[in-house]
Amino acid sequence: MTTTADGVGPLVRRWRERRHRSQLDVSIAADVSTRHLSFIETGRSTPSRDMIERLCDELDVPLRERNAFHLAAGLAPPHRARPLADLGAARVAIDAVLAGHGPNPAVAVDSRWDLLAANDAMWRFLTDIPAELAGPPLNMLRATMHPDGLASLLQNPAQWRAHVLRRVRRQWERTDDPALADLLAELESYPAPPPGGDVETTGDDIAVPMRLTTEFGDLALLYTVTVFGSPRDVTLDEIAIETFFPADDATRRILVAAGGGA
Amino acid sequence: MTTTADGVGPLVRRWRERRHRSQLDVSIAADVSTRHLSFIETGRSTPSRDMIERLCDELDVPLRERNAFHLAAGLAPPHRARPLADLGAARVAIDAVLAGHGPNPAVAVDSRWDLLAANDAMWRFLTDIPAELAGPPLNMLRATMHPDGLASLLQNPAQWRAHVLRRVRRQWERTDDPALADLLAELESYPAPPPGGDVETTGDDIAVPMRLTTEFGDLALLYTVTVFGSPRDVTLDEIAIETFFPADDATRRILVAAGGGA
DNA sequence: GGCGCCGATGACCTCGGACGTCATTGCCGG
DNA sequence: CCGGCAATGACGTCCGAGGTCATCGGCGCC
Repeated sequence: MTTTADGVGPLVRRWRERRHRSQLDVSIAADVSTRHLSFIETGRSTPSRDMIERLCDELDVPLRERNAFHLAAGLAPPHRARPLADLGAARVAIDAVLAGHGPNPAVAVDSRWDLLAANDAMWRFLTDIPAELAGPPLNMLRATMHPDGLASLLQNPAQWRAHVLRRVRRQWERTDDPALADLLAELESYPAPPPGGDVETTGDDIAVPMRLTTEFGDLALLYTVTVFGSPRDVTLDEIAIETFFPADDATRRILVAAGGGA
Repeated sequence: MTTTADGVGPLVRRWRERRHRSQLDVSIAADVSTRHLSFIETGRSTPSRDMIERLCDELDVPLRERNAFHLAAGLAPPHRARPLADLGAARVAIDAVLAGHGPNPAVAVDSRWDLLAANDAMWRFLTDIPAELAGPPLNMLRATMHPDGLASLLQNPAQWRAHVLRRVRRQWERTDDPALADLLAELESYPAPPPGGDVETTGDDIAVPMRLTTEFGDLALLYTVTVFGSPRDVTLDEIAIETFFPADDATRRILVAAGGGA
């Protein structure tokens, strides 16, 4: 049901046996009845948080491993204070990653899509942004959706708009951030593009096509947003990396050429 | 963590008010006493799993948000085990993103670091993996840490090992996945490299240096793991993208050359 | 001011589950 | 056959989720 296959019982048993202790022994030391210990190990009873800690103390279970006990017992892990990497230290890494994205444009944004950093390739696009949109902070969504921004260069504005609005709305629902409510209202107030045939519905919001007319030529890009971390274990949950990948070889060549010329 | 610091009460209240419902209204619909709803919202009482689900149902809380409710109530998040296989819809997007990573090697892995997809640049490295490590599934961590795998080519094996073990351990603590426990034990059983002076402690695990001796020359890479989604809103939480960025121009040139030659 | 709606709260009840005590049973190695 | 060990049945305690009924104070509205 809620947790992994076997519950907390086998976990307790494993550690007890690893310590070569009998149920009687442990139960006396941890001030538990042998019966209850037996029930816990066989899964007929689920230990409370307090009981888990007492048993783990007695069995010398290292702190890091205790999370598994709580999870297996259906309880939220208590040692949850994992310090998020602080922005200062991450700054170097982020710049390196942005630079590493090579000739592909990439930016780092915060949870409101305000720009934190961008690589050279991206700056080539951003210099065209009119001053009133350039911030700081420069808001990536405003920059791409405002009529004076990149919106006029978009060949699939309807799709872009739909995707951006959906994304902001979800973020707002989740964070309840009033700043996002304002941003959402503002973005919605922009003139909606005619719902042209540009809606290549991809369904998933993982990679969104972005076709752009630029001084370098027409670009077919793929826009993605990612955050640092493994599945279910986000390391830095305040910064996202937005990357524009080339979707075809022509675009790739253009980006490489533009990058080489800089 | 993604939830707010205060308990589940404010969460319930926020969603109820967002839906413009009164306590009386919701309590009738969810078959709860108004008193108890009030207690829950003010934090004087903690809702059970069942109660959380009933309230979330009534308030139309999207599935992905409900984990926050459980966590805030001190309960382990219910593993809504999504079948890994059905990444079909995302498959196209993932392949496109991997290809877009250009001459930089990149792979998609699941939460156990089993390989799901890789781009051409990555395959050039993976073809050297001996058959017994090549799976399927090909486990990226095993492939890089096994003595017969890439480990022998690493110039900073100690740092790599430390990082990988830390990462797996954290993932395991978080998911309590027995497969990860096995993987962890296996990886730890590999001979530890001498703790040479290769430990460029970066502290954060955002971007890890990886220096590699290959047939193409010595590579200075930067290894990062990301998942799709905005800050605090991970869209695909079972798949991670691992990318190896060039950390210097020499490496960049080598990768471009190797990519062009293919 | 009065009237409703809404939310908070006190008194009191039920019920299920964590956990206790006592006693019994069955397994296994010496 | 015996002693250590684990499982379990019967029965009790305690606590917290959650219910019912009633009350009260704040607030918008006629």
